[in-house]
Amino acid sequence: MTRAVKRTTHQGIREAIRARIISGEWKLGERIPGEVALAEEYGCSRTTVNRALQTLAQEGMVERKRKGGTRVRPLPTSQAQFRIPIMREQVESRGHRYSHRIESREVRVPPMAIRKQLELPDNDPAAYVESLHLADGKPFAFEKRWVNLGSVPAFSDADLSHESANEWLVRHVPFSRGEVRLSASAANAKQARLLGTDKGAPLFTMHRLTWFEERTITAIELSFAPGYEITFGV
Amino acid sequence: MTRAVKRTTHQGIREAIRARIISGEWKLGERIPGEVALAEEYGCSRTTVNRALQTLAQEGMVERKRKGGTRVRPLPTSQAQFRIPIMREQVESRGHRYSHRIESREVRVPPMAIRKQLELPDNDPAAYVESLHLADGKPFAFEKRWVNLGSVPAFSDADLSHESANEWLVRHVPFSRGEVRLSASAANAKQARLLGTDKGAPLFTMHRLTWFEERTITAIELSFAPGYEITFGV
DNA sequence: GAGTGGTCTAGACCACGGT
DNA sequence: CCGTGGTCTAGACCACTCA
Repeated sequence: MTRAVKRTTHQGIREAIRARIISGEWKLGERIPGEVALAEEYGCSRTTVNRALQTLAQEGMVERKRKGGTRVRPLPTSQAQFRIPIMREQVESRGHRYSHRIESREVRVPPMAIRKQLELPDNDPAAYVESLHLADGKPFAFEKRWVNLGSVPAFSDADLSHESANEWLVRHVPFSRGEVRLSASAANAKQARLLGTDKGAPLFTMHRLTWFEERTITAIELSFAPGYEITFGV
Repeated sequence: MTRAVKRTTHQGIREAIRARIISGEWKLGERIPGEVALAEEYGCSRTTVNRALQTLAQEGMVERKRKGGTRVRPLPTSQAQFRIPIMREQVESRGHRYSHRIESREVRVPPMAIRKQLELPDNDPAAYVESLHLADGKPFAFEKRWVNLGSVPAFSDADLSHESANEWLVRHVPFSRGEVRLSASAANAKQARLLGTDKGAPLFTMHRLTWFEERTITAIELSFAPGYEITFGV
């Protein structure tokens, strides 16, 4: 049984207002009463109403403008929190045993596209790691990773036998920001062999590029074994 | 030039604390000073510090527990706001002209998997629409949609000549929640023909299932033409 | 110019959860 | 138990933006 939320908490008021919007009492694009009016109606302080409305605005249910008041969004925008998948967590949360295996590791000059992404001076080498993420020993995802040694020189000596390249980097460069691209691509020969599928099979693919304070850190391509899905609520 | 944020606003304090975490002053998993201490340090009220920390918690940078205090997240969780793509917006924001075309429309009993998703009583028919989303007249995405007529009977008479099924539904059932799955799949013959690619080509695919107040509304499969990517910052 | 949201404050009480 | 975060309040001033 769900515990009812008190009427005069910011959560209670938020849900009450949400219900009134959903019920159609205030229609799409329509202006709803001001904070002062709502505070009086609900018998609470304006601060509390403000918090409720700010949350609804963040969720995309209403739009707020000074002087313009608060309006129901004309076209509701669905949005969701998307958590970047961490391999180990992902596998273990499904009740499987996680492991990973380095397929190859070297230092060399990356192809043009990667040099550009990593903003590498020409002919500067970078670390390259190919690895396989496994669930209960079965291939789960294939990872190609380039690491900018200009930004993270210590990566050359990283011991990747017990933690993945990602885990090592997270410990050494914890707060990086990044850009993510999701796409579908056809398995090449190597991917097909390592992921146990056929050449040309459709693979869900994620590219990531991360920075720490204006310096590029690493560029990753993750190809997931067939059947992989990302799921989230909206 | 970016306007500096005042030191005693919740934004300013949030960024100050973020900087101290990034700088390594407080390490991963470490407990940071309490709200009262920070309020004193920054010369503001506890309320303001509270708001700054709540925001950082929401972003996933810190974890907060009563009595336990506030800690830097042991493993930083990257997360992003992901906006559900609206076809028209998506196409028009790239400077193309959006159009769409109904390929087929009928009412019939859906296959088992869809009946289950839509929680349809056996043998109840549903509306089925196949349509193509175009950018500058070129195929962009192929949509297969089932609509639960038990929940939205008016859909039978919907005029889809000027708006897409999605746009019609958004106007009539604006505040639905949903579940999204992203995957990669191989183009079948029809998809290949309509999207102008080859059979077996990898297609980025999005499945959506939406509800309004415990009633299922619609189940959608969107297959994007090759080359399509979703991009977002983290 | 004036109305509306954005934010800060100081104080208060509550609820959770480690010790 | 009792320290910490969670929240509410009443009042105040500010900043944007519409008319």
